[in-house]
Amino acid sequence: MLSFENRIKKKKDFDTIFEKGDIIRSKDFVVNFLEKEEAETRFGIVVSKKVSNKATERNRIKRILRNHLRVILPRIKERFDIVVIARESLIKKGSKEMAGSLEEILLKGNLFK
RNA sequence: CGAGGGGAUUAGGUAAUCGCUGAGUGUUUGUUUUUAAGCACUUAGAGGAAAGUCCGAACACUCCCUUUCGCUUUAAGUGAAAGGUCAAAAGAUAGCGGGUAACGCCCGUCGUCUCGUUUAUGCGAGAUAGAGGUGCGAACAGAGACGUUCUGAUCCGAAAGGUGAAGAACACCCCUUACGGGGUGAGCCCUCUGAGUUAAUUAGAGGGGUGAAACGGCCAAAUCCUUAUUGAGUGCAAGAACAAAUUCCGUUUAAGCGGAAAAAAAGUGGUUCGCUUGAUUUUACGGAGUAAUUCGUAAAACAGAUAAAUGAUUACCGCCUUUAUGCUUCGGUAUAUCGGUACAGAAUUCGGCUUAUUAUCCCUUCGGGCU
RNA sequence: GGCGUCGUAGCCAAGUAGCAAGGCAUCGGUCUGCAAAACCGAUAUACGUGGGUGCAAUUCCCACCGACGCCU
Repeated sequence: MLSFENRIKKKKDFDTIFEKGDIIRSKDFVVNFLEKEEAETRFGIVVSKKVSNKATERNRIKRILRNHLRVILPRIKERFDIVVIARESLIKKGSKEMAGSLEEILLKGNLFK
């Protein structure tokens, strides 16, 4: 779990990121991100019912992604809000595959230091 | 051995590292204090279905009605509190009795059903209150066609009869060429007695009318309806409190600042409460009851998030399974190895129902094999 | 989380206790030099799934499955 300051919580924040931020896509993820003034990097995770109808499966994906983001966090550039949206292909993947795919897309977005 | 149904219990374990949410203690910083934020330590942290949201209740608000009290005023209106006896509206439920906070749930009990037999896990108010409906096409009489007749089609037969949910009141006997007529019984209704919980119902006895088109079968789970019972609706995103924004006022060129006038505006973003210990659950002993259930005593247990905690990684063990090898009393067993280890995630809280599903045991039905 | 609505052929869509309309699409024909349009004709595993009531269910009742909407 990410600590308190590193989460995006308000619907408003999500909306502004979707509206003004940049977007990158891969097979497994869609990532929206936006540069801002506060120093803390913040993450939001979205797993919709399109991915799976079962709450357990959606929660599993969210927990694994949270854990990987927590590990990656120190290497990410500061002053960014990042929203990670899961796509349907993730449902079949294990934890390690997800981690690889996640690193790949963040690299593509040039978000590492 | 295989498949199905019912019941009971169970829902993998240990260690290490990195994290999350709640509670408690300590400490640091800010603050007059309350307290807020950070850090450290301790401790707690999903289910039998948490699911579907199909019923029921608690709780909250709204409406209706009743009673009491107050105000204006004598005709009513209005406010508050308590309650759901009565009324309206809208549904819901349905053999009978019991359990429960309540239920459409549970227990007991009665009746009853499929080609036949046996049965429950299935079914259950009223068709003798009434309207209405009741099978391709056409027609006559008729109050009325599901029924009669005709015709074609996808009924058989000369008829009796069969078939069919229903063929026009069931069975037997007598008279008659036939139409038809008579008798006895069953069925239906009423009364009494025994059994049963003063029950549903059932056994027996007695009596009554009924021989029919002015009639009869089926349908209330197609529809209206009748009887009995039950106030209705919305749901914790209910609802309550505090309150940036905004509106208004003052000052001011404006920005901005201050205020809500003695008291008293509004309520969006948001914060707090509601919120988790309660008709609670489990165990033991004793009492009541056929049982569901219930009473008493003792002990133990119990998550509270809000873009939403209960996780990730690694190692080992357990269980199931594939393959190989060794041993074997041929039932198995040991080692290595591939794979698997279900269904599924609290969101106001409980009681049910339904559906999904792992392992073990017990009972039972059906099918096959052997003795 | 709570509440509600709807599933009929490849698509749209009516209907209701008694043989399930219609349109688009598809196929064939007429017309044309060829097409389009128009006209004529034809085809089908169509009532989401499973139980129940009933002589008979797409329709009534119950349970599942799927799609969509509202409350912030």
